[in-house]
Amino acid sequence: MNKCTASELKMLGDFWTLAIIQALSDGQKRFCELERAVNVSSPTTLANRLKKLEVQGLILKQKETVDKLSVSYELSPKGYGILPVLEQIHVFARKFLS
Amino acid sequence: MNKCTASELKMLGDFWTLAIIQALSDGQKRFCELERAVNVSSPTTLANRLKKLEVQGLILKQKETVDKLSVSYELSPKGYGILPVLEQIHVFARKFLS
DNA sequence: ATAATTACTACAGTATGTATAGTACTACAA
DNA sequence: TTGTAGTACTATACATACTGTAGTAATTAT
Repeated sequence: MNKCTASELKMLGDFWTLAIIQALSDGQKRFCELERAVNVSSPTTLANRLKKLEVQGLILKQKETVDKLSVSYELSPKGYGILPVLEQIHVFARKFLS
Repeated sequence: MNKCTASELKMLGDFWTLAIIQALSDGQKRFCELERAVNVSSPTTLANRLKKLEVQGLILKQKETVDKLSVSYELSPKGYGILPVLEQIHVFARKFLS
């Protein structure tokens, strides 16, 4: 089997990364929408993780011009690339965790 | 897209879980072999994680009768089920992280 | 004008992970 | 049989990350 490096596993093997990417899989969301979708325990964690994901290039942050208050987050092409991983996790879950 | 639950993501979205499962993908290993293979920062973490993986039913612990000192860890069928997830992570890494 | 919503930040407390050291046992050699 | 090395951990202190609550500044709705 081809092995993944530690840094690859650290990027993908991370609950918050997967949860946020999954929440954004059906389109862009705002901060408070993500809070509800991911059922986050504190906004601190969500804010930190969104920053990290942006730096990693997995999500894009957009201040909208129409509604000045609104900040939206959406998947980058790289972020979309993680969806097959989530799909495989779902396959595993259906097979072994149901 | 079919969504994964939080507990499913918590089980699979975990660096140590993925790293240990990957290390065991080519056969059983002993504690000290895993320490080297996973390049673990402390034996405390490895010991804790092996216990957790055993409880989750992802790995099997075996005290060998021949060599009394040796304790081996190997993947359970459920543990093998995670390999396709690792495969997808590798696909992602090759596409977006190279 | 007031209340509600949004997108956060601050802070204290808790949980988890890291690093180093040490223990108990076995194996093998001198 | 004494010493040396390896195995499989545990103990402990410290650092980092997460949690929960509260609060702020800027809109937007009533």
